[in-house]
Amino acid sequence: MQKLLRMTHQREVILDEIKKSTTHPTADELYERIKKKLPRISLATVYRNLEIMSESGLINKLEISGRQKRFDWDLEQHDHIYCVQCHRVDNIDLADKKDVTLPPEQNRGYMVSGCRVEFYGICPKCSNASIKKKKGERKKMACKSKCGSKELSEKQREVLEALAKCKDACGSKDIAAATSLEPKQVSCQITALKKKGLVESPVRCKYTITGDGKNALS
Amino acid sequence: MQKLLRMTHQREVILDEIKKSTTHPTADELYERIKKKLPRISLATVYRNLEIMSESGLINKLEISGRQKRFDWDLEQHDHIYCVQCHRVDNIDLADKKDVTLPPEQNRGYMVSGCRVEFYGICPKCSNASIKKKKGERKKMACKSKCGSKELSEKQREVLEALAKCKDACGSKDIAAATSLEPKQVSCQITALKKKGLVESPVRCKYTITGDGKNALS
DNA sequence: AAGTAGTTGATAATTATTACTGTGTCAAGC
DNA sequence: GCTTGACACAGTAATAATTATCAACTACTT
Ligand SMILES: [Mn+2]
Ligand SMILES: [Mn+2]
Ligand SMILES: [Zn+2]
Ligand SMILES: [Zn+2]
Repeated sequence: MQKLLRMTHQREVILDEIKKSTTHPTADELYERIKKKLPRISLATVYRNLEIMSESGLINKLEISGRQKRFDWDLEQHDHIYCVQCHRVDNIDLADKKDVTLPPEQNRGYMVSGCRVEFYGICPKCSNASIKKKKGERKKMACKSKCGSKELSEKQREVLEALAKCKDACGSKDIAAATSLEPKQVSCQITALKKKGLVESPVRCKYTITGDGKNALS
Repeated sequence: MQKLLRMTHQREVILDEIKKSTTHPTADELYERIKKKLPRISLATVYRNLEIMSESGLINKLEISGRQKRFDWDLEQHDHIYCVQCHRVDNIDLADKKDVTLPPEQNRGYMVSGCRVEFYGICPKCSNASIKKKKGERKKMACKSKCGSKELSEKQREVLEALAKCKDACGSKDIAAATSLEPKQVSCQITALKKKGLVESPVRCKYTITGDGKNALS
């Protein structure tokens, strides 16, 4: 009744791609890279195998801040630092990690099985970027105004222009990267543009500009 | 143009409920408790205000393992331990926390703004429970077999019986707690039961047994 | 060769959270 | 007292990441 794993070609490629990476990739980052080698692979296969491989100890699934799980080929005990802005994750080596132990009177009756240390801050790339981005001193309330009006808001135009430059459908993350907007704002703008018929969504979470959209820009 | 916060009744009740709690509740745990005082409050209001209040420093939003965000009224710097089985979170006090500093040559160019220490393990409640639960030594692969067949699988019967005992609609978490099954498996069983017409879902994510369901049990 | 258990791609479903919409409340300013 | 405008609300739709289901396929074991 023992469940034995087969090393399928898909699994091999996935494992290979993780081992090659230095960035603690997410499932969909891996999917994007793997698609180039196996164009017919399904995102579900990537998720499925990441789960299976981390359960059987071939790779490590990280518990880390942020919504998405990240994966690590390095099975040695080590800790991480992550960027609160772009969610990038890097390795760190804590010399005095063994000092971080829980005094027994503090353990609340838990059977302690481990400890994670996570530093956070702004990565070099983001701290450079933020210097030229600080114009405007944006109020936090994102995307309330103009969402319903007929004409394009500044942000909507920005998103639409970025979309016009893409050859194929792209996700809100790609657009966020191409503009100075945050993903949250981007998807909100896209919704508004979709309603106006200026963009459309060929598949879930991917968007393209429509003919009307191109006209609206000119 | 300064955004000023109003202390509405809803906000007061939410804040009150957090301050009363010792368990680092999630948004929907709070919602469930608050509904008893304000039956007409919307889940969106709870989320909105938790976000607003944590942004303005009235409460703390925790970055912690697990899918759901948790909230803490305690604004003092402290760390947490969490149960990998039931996701309970408790406070801990680390005597030598200040020793955990990142050597400057290790910071990878980050502007470090903080550090989180998180212990994990099995909480007392779960380690007691697991003693009597170990019969069967369950293989992990959850819910492959029997999902489509006409008769009830052992797990389906278990879930259905738990549902029969509930007066009102309840979520998969409640059922997981009442049975020896994991939430993942529960929701899978429920889907199968729904397909057979033995349970129904009056609202999203809440389930009740149907007449047919009761008959199937006897 | 046949049977069986593992695997895949496609797609639907789930979960936690956030956005939108129309309506409501309230404190100035007239 | 009436208007205005910002903040809030309930209800609901939409989003994003992940997980489940299913029919077809593939590799092993006998
Ligand atoms: Mn690492
Ligand atoms: Mn705490
Ligand atoms: Zn960064
Ligand atoms: Zn527990």
